[in-house]
Amino acid sequence: MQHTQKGQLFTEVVLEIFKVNGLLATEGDRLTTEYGLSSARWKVLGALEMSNIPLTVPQIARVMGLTRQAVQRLADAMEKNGLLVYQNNPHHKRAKYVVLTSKGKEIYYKIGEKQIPWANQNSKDISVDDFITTLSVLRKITLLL
Amino acid sequence: MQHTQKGQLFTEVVLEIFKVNGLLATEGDRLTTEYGLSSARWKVLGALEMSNIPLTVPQIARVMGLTRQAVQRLADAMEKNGLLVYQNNPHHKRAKYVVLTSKGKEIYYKIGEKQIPWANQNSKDISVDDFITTLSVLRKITLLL
DNA sequence: CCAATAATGACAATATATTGTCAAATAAAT
DNA sequence: ATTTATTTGACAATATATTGTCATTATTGG
Repeated sequence: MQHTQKGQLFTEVVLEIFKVNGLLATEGDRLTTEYGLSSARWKVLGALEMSNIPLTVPQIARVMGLTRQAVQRLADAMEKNGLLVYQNNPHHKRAKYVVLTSKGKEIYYKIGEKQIPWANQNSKDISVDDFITTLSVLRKITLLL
Repeated sequence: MQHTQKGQLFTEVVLEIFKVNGLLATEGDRLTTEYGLSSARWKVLGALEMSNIPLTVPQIARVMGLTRQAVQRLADAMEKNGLLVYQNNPHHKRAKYVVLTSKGKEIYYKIGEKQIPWANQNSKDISVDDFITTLSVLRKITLLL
């Protein structure tokens, strides 16, 4: 069996995603290490900060594309560091709400002060249309998996 | 400081890459587990199979966007499994060539028999142009990092 | 309501990947 | 040529993430 043209392009996109993921994680570590964080933990902060409603560990995992166990481990570590707390969830005895502390919010804000200029700078040579197309393709792929 | 429009889109693309990376790795594990492999080890096979010239461990790492230590670990494990061998490199006493064995090639071929129809199927609802745009954006991001 | 199914937290084992260090080999600079 | 810087392999420590299992809680179907 042979790749179709689109199958070939899909595969190339997949390989490039693998590659850029590693490079971005390293860059994220670099942006966050000053505050004792990492890419992984920073993404948890982001998921909580972005959400309008309080989230449980499995809900964060679904947003991030990780397993609930991976997020549980990160969240437990971040609770120890005082970045978040578990709050009673009236709708569920076991699945507590994960809530940012003021320390968690403050650190997320400070990382933003480094991440925002980084993102603004790195996006300069790519057009809005190309970003929108890329986002749409990545989201279509997400839905397939 | 605020995100520019493109900075905001860039950040959304980055988050979607993180998410789809995890989902794709899981899918890659599913495709390869039948042959005792994983996404990570399959990618090493692919890097070797795709290259015209023999590669060393650090060269594979650069292609994959990983550290040389990560690839060294994978390659050592795969050597034990008989998927590849280290060959003397006349140009370098320490950095040996990593070469696929016939077993390694055979398994790569068999995984292709599952991956190719999977890629062909999953790429159906995305246009060639959109794939090309996405690939170009991902490669531009790679070059920034 | 009740039985079957799914989701969740806790825990453990394993795989993946980065960071750091050191000595040896290579490449670059002068 | 000789010094200097970089690359590489080996090894260890740590962080990240998946898979698997079990008991408990929630949800769904009847």
